Amino acid sequence: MVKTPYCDKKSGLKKGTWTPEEDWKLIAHVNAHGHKNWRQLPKLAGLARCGKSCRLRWVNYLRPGIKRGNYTHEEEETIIKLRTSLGNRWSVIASHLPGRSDNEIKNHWHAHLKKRFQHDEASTPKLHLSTVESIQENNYSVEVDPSPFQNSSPATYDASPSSHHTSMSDFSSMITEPASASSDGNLVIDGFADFTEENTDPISAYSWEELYEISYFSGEFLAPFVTEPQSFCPVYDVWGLL
DNA sequence: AAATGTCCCAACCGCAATTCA
DNA sequence: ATGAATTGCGGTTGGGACATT
Repeated sequence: MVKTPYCDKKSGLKKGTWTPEEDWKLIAHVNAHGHKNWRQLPKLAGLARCGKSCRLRWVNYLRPGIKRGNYTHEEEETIIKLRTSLGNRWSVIASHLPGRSDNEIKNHWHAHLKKRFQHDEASTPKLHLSTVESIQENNYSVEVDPSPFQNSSPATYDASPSSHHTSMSDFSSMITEPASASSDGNLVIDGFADFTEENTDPISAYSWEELYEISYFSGEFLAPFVTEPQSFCPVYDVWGLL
């Protein structure tokens, strides 16, 4: 069977990091029309991206309720347990961690948890997995039992975010550019024209609450879709905790 | 201060599964 | 029933940020 490529490499579509303008276009379109057809979406939304790229961006970073960084101990233990039980079925694992995407969990596993898991395995000849073993393939309801890992010494559990760019506390310092304070105290971005290749700070660098206050969000651009921040801000709840 | 190495995240790619006509 | 179109998944990689020399 010959398939039409989901992403046509010869079409000259943009690749690489998403700009705030692209994010906003995608959010506005999905909020207004949903995402019934990812293939058609970029065209309808005015994005020079392939549908696959749009879907990935939405699922991993822009959809409502998504959480970023700062994994709790419980979340990490759940990932380790489920991965031991299910293997690299990241989408299934992600389904047990509300707000986490499979991609982010996969990255977190390779960056942090794999080492810790290997260390635990080395220090504990036979991992106690009674809870995990009780998980049935057709019933992913999981009761998280932290007991098998409670013996992990604090020294082996690295709860501190090792990467600055995903640390929530750091985002507040990242909003200084390109946003700036206007005379009335609101954050202002001069215009989409400013979001060039040289100025591609991802939208995740901003607080959604702050973005809502940016003139574009309260103006005509998203006015038809936005009534209050919580109605569409993907990580609003997280930012609200700051 | 500059060069080099390492880490880690965002995004891409290929392919399998599913849906649709 | 068939094949095209679309979606979803997991592996992989490019490149920026940070650490080390």
